[in-house]
Amino acid sequence: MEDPGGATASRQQQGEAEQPVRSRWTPKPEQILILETIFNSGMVNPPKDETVRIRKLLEKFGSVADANVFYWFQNRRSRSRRRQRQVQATLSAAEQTPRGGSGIQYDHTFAPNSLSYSMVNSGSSSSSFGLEGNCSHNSGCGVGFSGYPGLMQEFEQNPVFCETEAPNSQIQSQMMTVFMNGVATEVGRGPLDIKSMFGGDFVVYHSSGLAVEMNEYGILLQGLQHGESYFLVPRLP
Amino acid sequence: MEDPGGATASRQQQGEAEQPVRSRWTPKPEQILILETIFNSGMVNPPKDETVRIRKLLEKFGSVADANVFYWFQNRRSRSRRRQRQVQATLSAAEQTPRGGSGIQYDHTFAPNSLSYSMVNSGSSSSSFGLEGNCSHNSGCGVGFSGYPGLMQEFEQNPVFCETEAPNSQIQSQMMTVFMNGVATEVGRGPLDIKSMFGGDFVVYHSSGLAVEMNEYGILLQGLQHGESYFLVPRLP
DNA sequence: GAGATATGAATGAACG
DNA sequence: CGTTCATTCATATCTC
Repeated sequence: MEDPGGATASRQQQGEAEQPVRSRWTPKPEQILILETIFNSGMVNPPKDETVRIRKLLEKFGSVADANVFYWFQNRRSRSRRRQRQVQATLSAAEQTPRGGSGIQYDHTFAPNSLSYSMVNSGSSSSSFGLEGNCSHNSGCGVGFSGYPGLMQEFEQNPVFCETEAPNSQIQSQMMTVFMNGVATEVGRGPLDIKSMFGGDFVVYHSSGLAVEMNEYGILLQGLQHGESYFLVPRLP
Repeated sequence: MEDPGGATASRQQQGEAEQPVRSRWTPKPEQILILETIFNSGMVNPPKDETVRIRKLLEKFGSVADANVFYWFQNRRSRSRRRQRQVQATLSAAEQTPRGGSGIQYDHTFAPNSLSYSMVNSGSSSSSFGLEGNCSHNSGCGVGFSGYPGLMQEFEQNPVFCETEAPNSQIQSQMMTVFMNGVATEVGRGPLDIKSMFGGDFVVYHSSGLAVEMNEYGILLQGLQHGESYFLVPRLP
């Protein structure tokens, strides 16, 4: 699947006045959450039929086309990959220059994921939208959230990411305490090898419900936040 | 023939300030026009020798490699086919939900072709580039535009596509007036079966010189624009 | 409201 | 040929 038509088709039926101008799809915070959750649950490249399923899901929160979903995943994959490369490069460069003058560049876009901002700004009206059960008002229904772990969670707490971003851009190697599934755990700052630490493939969620981005080797590249609560959820097979 | 070498080889020797290095070929508007015209004239999969011919044509407007031409046609075919499928799917889905809430998705990318934007932006300097006759300044000449109907046209008028896009995303079924080869003609909005209407295989050109995309059944999927002028040109045998 | 950033869309290149 | 990746274009959004 590559360049599905109907990309810019979705007309904004925003709650606001329809601008006559054609514009691109602007996903709602709820839609982004769903997409992020699916992506972080391991389905990074949904096949066509799954894309349709996802689109139908998203349509509960606003007009979307299959193509939008396709592009979203394509861009998400691409940019995630690029970020990882960038991190690796940065880390490598860091070794080359153990403690240079101008220091290492820490890209602020490496926040847990790009959702946090939207979540904060999204009007919290009708938060905790009751996902799951009620698809009573849809003909071609049957599109529950089943199959996407994490989608049933509530997301009412304020995300603590981003704004409390690492105050220092240097790579620190001290230890800090976080709560993993409720258990206080000492972890080092910086990239964490979740796969090795817990012996398996897991998705790491912050207590806000937002997944922490992880690379293909099961490593959390931007690390965790001291004192925060995280949850390990087995990754889809 | 699949992975012709020397694809990224063509370095731009643009007439303008040379950008540092651009890895991939960026076809000039004139080149796109030529390619689109050839494609829409029915030659959607040129054999190797024809590809070479085309490349020589394009080289009048900038550095190109055979591979670029090959890839262009391959992508063009692929994406054209995909768009058609998507349109069909959308139309089918529309029948399932005659008048739902969120309405049907109409893709603006189905404008006559993706050139319109480039054409507008392309400096009109030396427009109506004298195609055809003068191959006086080329050694391995003999590559006229003969054989590609529509390539001799002038293309100085402003394209009226895109910006005057269908203001409403719904499929309308009223009639409208267009000029076909100078003759005022009433046609319905929406897909037009050119083959049936005119009893033969034709390529439909907008007066700007841009061909209107047509599927393999001779149907214009995105319809025409009220009041505009179009020309029917017999398709290559 | 201009510049910087984030991200949806498009497309050349390439893979399987 | 269908699919995927890398890069680029265009625009929505945020920031100051």
